[in-house]
Amino acid sequence: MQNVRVRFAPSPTGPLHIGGARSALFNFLLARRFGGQFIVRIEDTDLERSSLESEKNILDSLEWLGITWDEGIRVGGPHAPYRQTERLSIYTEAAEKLLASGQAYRCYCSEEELEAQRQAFIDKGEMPRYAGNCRCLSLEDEARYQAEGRKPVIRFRVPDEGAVTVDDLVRGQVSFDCAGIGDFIIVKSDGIPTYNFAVVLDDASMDITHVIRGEEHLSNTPRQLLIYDALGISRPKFAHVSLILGKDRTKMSKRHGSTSVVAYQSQGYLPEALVNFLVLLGWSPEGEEEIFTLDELISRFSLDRVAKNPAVFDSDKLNYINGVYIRKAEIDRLIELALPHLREAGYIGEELDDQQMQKVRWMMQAVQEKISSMGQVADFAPLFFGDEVTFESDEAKAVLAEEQVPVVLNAFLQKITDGRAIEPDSVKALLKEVTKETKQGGKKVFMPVRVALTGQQHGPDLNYIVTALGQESVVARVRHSAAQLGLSL
RNA sequence: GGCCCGUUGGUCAAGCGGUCUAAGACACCGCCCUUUCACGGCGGUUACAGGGGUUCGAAUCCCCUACGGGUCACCA
Repeated sequence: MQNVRVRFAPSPTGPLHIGGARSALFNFLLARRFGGQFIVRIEDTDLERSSLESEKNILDSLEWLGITWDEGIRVGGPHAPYRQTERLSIYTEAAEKLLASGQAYRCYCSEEELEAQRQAFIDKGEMPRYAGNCRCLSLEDEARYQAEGRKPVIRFRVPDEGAVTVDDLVRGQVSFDCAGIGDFIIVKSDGIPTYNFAVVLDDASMDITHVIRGEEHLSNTPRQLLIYDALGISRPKFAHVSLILGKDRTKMSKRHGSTSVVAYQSQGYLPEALVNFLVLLGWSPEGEEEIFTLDELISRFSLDRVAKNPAVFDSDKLNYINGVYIRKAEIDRLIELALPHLREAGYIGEELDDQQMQKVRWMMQAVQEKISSMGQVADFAPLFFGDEVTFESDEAKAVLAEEQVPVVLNAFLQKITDGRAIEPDSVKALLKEVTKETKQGGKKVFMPVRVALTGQQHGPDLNYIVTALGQESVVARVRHSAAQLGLSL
């Protein structure tokens, strides 16, 4: 493949959306795969809604995901500036060119007039579109309007006949009839270009070779193509990726749960897991393996394995993939990620002493293989913090009513307080001694101890629970359980 | 509503006219492993939207219908 230059060009009107993240990812992967450049540019021509705060959020999220760029905002590059509002002269110049050649014209219609026209079309049962009032204004007309103080917009003159064909890398050839495209605005009355105009100029001036973006842009593409042709600029290649849908098969929105990358970040998803999950939405690898690091994805990614049909966001699978990465993760990293969740749930404070830190470490080792997102650590926390036990069911209580229980628990209590070091291995040995001395089968020992300690019949490895709890809490918990059930030890 | 895109199991998806009595993954169910659960291993249930063509042969090509989505802004 020739040199590849791709870009991600978000508008900073909100946090980075899951769909945007996938578009960025696809662009990034293609660039890396073919040794090209990935550019990040900011499309902030919507003055009302754009904010620096959103811009920062988007950029931070990209970095968090591990998606890095070669040129653009924050890093600079040969085509700076990378914020559209800082590139206004480029658009003005091109608009003048189009005006001069008659391929664009000034339109003085007010928003109210436009709205009235729209309504008129609707009333007549016709499709609303621009009526073309200002298509052939005389110099006198223009002068008169200007005298009235009207601020014109600039519209692109769309040919009355003919068709525009988009040659799409994922969809093939898609044709649009010019008749269905009204003369659209390329420069707003405040002199700011519209999206359809600015993208073209920026993609052209930044030598973008492939435009990979969401399918919602497909029907905009003919307009952009018209501009490329009018300006005599060569077209890049296009690839429109289908949308990500919510569970009910409509466009993913708030009501389907979290849609922003930061939301997943704060819920305790790992960036590599989110990347892995996202890439599988719309792209499929060649073999049967589905778990890939970014580097592995780079060596495998290709546009011809991108699917045409929309994909439903399946959080079950995200959780599964996140679980895979959690199990692979270093324990220290997991601890760092768990801390905020434990703080938020009130189990720990801002500062941790060594003992608390060690406790969290044991706890994380115990739950690492049981959780699929860091948010779940808080669910397990009651097993590790505090000296009280709540029974999950009558069935659990019944376990402690068995006849061997007093003997078992006494033996356990006696050994745990005999001064030995408490760590997973020694606890394991200790429990074994208890089974031996009380001549009980394993289950008769492990179950009561587990229930007395946690109130539950299932849970993380007992050796780690005992270690994390420490001698004092272990004793306190066993006594608390016994007291609740009237057991005398 | 016009235009555009799409439709393989509950979900993601492979499949590019014969090797499809249709791969793999998630979820679900069962068994094994484990003196719990989870992890892991093994096995199982479940799909070519419907109807017409084209062809010796169609999940794969064409048309229609249905359904879903996108887009028709001085938003991107």
